[in-house]
Amino acid sequence: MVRGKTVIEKIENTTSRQVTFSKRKGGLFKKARELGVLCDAQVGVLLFSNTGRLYDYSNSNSGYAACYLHSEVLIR
Amino acid sequence: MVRGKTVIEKIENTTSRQVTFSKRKGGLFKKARELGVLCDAQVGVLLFSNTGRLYDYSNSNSGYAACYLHSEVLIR
DNA sequence: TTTGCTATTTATAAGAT
DNA sequence: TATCTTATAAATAGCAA
Repeated sequence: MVRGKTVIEKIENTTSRQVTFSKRKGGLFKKARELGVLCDAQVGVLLFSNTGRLYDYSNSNSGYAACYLHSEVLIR
Repeated sequence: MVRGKTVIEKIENTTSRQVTFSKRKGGLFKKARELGVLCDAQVGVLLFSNTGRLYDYSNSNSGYAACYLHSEVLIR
């Protein structure tokens, strides 16, 4: 497992790309949550997958509305 | 360095909290960038520090506008 | 506020299920 | 597709500047 340094470039294999997306999405949201708690900060993260699906994380009270607005702009 | 497991709770010491914010902000943005490239996804991250400063990362063409809108909602 | 150092903790790629 | 495992790459806490 983990044979060498991961090169940061688009993963061409569809299955591998989706698995990596799922795993790293979890990692990114976890890091976001930790930063919010440790440093008492407001955090918002939005992700649009290759397949057009939206995922978000926010520790803000108005997180949902914020992410909704954010997404409206991004998908234009 | 790194004496034990990091407990995820607010860092009370102001200096330590700010140093950790700066470091983890860099880590979070790096992870966001990597996810965007590896998985061909659109990513947007917003951070409001304890001191009221805004930081953002986005690989979207409309990232700036998106983050601006996002911030308008968050700070209400 | 950010960065270099570096011992440790974490994240995660690949495989298998 | 979403886990579980586990060897290895990567992030980072505490100091110092």
